[in-house]
Amino acid sequence: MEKIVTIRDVANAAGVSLATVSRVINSPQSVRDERRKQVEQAIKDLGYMPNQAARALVKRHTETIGVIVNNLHDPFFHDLIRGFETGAQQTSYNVIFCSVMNGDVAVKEKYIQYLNKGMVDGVVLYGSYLSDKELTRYMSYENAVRYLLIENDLPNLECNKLLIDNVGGARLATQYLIDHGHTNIAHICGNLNRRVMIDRFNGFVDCMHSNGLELRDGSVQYTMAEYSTGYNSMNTLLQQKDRPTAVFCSDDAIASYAVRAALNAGLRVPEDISVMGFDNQAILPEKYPGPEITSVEQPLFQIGYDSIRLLVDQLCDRVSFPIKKVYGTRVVEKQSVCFWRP
Amino acid sequence: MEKIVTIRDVANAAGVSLATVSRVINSPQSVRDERRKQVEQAIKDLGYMPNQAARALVKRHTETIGVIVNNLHDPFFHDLIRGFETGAQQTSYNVIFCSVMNGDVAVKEKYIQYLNKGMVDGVVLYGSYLSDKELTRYMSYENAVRYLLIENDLPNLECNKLLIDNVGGARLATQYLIDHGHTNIAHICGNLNRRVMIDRFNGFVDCMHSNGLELRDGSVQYTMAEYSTGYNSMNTLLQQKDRPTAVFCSDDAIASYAVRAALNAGLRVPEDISVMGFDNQAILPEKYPGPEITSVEQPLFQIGYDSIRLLVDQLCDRVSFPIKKVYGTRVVEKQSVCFWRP
DNA sequence: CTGAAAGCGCTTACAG
DNA sequence: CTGAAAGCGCTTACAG
Repeated sequence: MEKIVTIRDVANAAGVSLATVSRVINSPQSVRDERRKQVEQAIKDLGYMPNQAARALVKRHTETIGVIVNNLHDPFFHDLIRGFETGAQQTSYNVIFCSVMNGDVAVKEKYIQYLNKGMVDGVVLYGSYLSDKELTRYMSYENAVRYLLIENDLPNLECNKLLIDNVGGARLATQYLIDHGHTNIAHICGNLNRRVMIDRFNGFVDCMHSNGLELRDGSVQYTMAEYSTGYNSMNTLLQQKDRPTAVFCSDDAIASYAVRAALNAGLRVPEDISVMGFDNQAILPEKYPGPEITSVEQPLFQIGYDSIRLLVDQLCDRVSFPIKKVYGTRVVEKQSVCFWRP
Repeated sequence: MEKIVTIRDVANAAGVSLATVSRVINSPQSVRDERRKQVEQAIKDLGYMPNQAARALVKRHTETIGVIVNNLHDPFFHDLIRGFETGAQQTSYNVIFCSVMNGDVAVKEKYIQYLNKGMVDGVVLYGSYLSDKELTRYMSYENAVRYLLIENDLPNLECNKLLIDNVGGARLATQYLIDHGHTNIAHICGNLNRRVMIDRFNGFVDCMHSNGLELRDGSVQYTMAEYSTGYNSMNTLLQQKDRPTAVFCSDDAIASYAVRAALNAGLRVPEDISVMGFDNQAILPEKYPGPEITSVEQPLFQIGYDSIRLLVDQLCDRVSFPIKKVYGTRVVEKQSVCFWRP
């Protein structure tokens, strides 16, 4: 009952050879009109569709790109995904998305293995988890499939990379706080196993120092995997004798929890304490009750869009060397930071 | 330079036949220990990974499920996608997502064709666009790949379907308004080419009638593709002589625009006019400025989760007939509806 | 312009 | 337990 119609059935129905059927599908102009029409009719009558697996096997490419992302449902990805989709819309390549819940390396590897052999011609991988280092053996230019890494600058890896200037962005944020009269500034740093977090930390420190500001004891707090621990970090900061007047957080999700903590401690944000984030994320976790968070924006839409375009260009051989591109950031002023008036 | 290592290379390196290599991959216990280890070593040394396309071609299945959705970036899908991901996490099947921007039928068909032949064993398709009817020829039980439709009850199609009770949900919403003392209730209805919208309309009318309430002239307004036209629909309602005291909207996105219109007209929501939505969508478009919208919740997470599980069950032959399941809804009380006091 | 044939990389009865 | 061989459905030189 599961009748699978193959190219052979079409050939028989149309009274031609397999080769001819294949030609009307792949280069119609090379088949004489009359025969072509016969074959097209047979294809329609039988509802024939070429088997992708067989095709991929002989053609050595599939005209599809895979995108791997940590949690597809994470609102953080909203603009990035819109970028991927828009890029996809403008090529004839198929784009398929794979979601790796919580970034589990084993699952990520499973998907890479799945995609890497015969399923796609290229993959874009988002994220800068340290654990991704395990996966670099798939990504070399020796491999038949082209990789493009977003937000991940693994050293010694010759691979396409789209990065944002996290150090610069963190400097921008810190300078913004300093320009608003703050000198006692703390930092809540995210998961130390993600390169971005380290970079933002460095940008913060760097900017403080170049402004001649010293970091006080305990003025850098760490959260690990869970951004909601930003809540505890903020509480720790608030209990300090000389509590900071401003806090720069690694990302908006952490910042949103820092604000909650301040609010719950009876402080006003930003009047009593300013909080700054990073990412300019449109959607914050769990009904965020505070003021809109002043943040640093990264061009996620553009990055998503470019990643598909660049990969397609490479696959079409219009570009044959690895690309590395660093995107700038900018401060987006909202309501969580104000001038410090002692 | 693009050395592709095949099963043959492994066989040579290990000094065994192709068949033996294949066996250590597919049924290791059937190969004697010593040989198995040789082969495993060779696989590791050469970094061999089986080609999925070749494998799919002979095995006739790929252990993967495709999910097709209209706009992956749409916050509406947040919970649904979380459900898919969670379901995926619990099976060994690969799950890949395809996004069809704006639901373009041609693109949707392209993806279905792509998936349908050789790429996946099953596909779940979300959405109740009338235009999807074109695609039913792929979905019959005669086809080798199993389909599961969410929110789409195409008649005469024997296919797995997961539906929500839109009629019942709309009745619930309308009754909720009536229970709050409203009698002059209007309805703003969404895109008439989506079945859900028609169903919600019917639930509204039905509930009004069974409460002995007559629909007034012009009390049903229509928006088409763009939910932002809910803004105009609301304005039309407000200009009526005997303007409604409550408005039930087909979905929250529309409701959010209706609220904007009321607010801009100088009315208070809900004191001057109550607005009710549908979907209980966590994230509203474009910085929604109004009160939280009282709505009807559908169990999207559960539906996403169940869809993957059910499809996997079918593919494992644990279930061999089409499934149809209807999910209930419930009213979620928020701030956009209050008692009517003339 | 068209067909016969080889081959893509794998799996799986079939013998042994 | 192991190998030789056929075959999955397609594409593409190679002849004609």
